[in-house]
Amino acid sequence: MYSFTEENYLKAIYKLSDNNGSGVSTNSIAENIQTKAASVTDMIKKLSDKKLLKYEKYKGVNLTQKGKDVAIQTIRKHRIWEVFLHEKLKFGWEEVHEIAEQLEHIQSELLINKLDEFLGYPTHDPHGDPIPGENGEFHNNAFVSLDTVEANKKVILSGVINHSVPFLQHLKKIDLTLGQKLMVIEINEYDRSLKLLLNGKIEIFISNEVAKNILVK
Amino acid sequence: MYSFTEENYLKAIYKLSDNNGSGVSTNSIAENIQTKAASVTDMIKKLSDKKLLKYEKYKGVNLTQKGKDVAIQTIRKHRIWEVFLHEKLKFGWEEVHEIAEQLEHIQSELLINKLDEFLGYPTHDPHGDPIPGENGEFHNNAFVSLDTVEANKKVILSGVINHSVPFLQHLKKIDLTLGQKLMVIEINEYDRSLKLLLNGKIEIFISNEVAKNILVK
DNA sequence: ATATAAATTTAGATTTGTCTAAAATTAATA
DNA sequence: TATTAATTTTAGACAAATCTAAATTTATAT
Repeated sequence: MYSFTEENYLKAIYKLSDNNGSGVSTNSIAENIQTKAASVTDMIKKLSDKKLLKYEKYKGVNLTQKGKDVAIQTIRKHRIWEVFLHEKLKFGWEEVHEIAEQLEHIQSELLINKLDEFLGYPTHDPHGDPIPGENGEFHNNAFVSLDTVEANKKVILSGVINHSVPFLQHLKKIDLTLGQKLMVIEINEYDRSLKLLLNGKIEIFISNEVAKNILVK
Repeated sequence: MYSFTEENYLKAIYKLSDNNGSGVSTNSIAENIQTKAASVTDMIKKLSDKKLLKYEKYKGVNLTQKGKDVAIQTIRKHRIWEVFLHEKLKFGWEEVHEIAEQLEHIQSELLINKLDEFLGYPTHDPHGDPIPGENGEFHNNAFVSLDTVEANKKVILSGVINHSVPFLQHLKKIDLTLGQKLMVIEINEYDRSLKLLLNGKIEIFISNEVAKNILVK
């Protein structure tokens, strides 16, 4: 239906949309998608012709409902594939994104729905991001970042804000993976670094920078 | 490494190679790949430049070892994905080919090897075609077509020659699927149609045309 | 408010893969 | 063998997606 490239543009624009009314800028799309502004302008015109977004020269773009639908379905496919790669094929959470970038473009409604069923209808991907339903509905997370959690409260690591490979590798190395039970047992006033207790057993220290990028519930 | 299209050409040429020395013709490739002869000539030149095949004007083409390797790896990926779709996602054997045509182009050695492991290193796809190993080795089948089997000999349905969707649907409808135990209990001299016994219980009739396209061991 | 900077768009070119129509080559046939 | 038929290749064009460089518009700053 839509090309590989079109889907990537729509996904990028969807993610860059703050819903604050203002259009997504050409440059931000170019940066996100690793291409040049001139290429973005060309593609925007094409997507506008196809009624996937609204475009006013020099004013940026906004997805139409149709455009949002395509973006959300692509995100759904991406995240379901990530679950498969992680749960079934035992890829690390830092490895799944790249492969899912390819798999998300496989065209078959039936395939993704059968895969979803096979995986037991997962609600979140290996980074804690919610998986939209077949009709595009997002059940929102209500996770909080670890740096806002008070001391001595038991929480579960439920997601990350920073999705970069080095960050994910780091967390994995210090046993901070999705589902990990933990408690903040000390907050250093000076730099807001934290001492954590994992599984009620092991103590580790993390910087505020790391804590800010961890989501818990 | 190689594009979607390049892989499809190499796969087509590989399948059209009879190993009788003569080159694969432009027209046969065009027909196989659903394109025009002129397009084939263009692509052939490109693949020749990349040392994936040997090309002499008006004489057809032959894959180099490098070209064969790419073709075989693509076939390997295709067939492993077919097993996944059939075994894990419960797609019918008539449905798996089309989706595997897309999945076979996903680029990741690790992915296919992990998928292979996840599936328990299958040796055949859902149509009974052998799955080449990681190093491209083919263990050959030694299946025979059902129309050559003598009466009262127990055999197992192990593959098909005709891979068309209608044929596969027909077989499925009359309970002839991979692994089915059967015995030829009557061969009609007139039209060489057969009476079969399935699982030692049910009797069915099939035409010689159908029997010729079924492989057993 | 005007000059400069930043962002965006246009114009023209390129790459990949495709096509049609015409030319060239090979094969088939009388 | 000469002629027709079939196959294959070339030439030129096209669509998708990209790029560079130049032109235009919007934003920023003195």
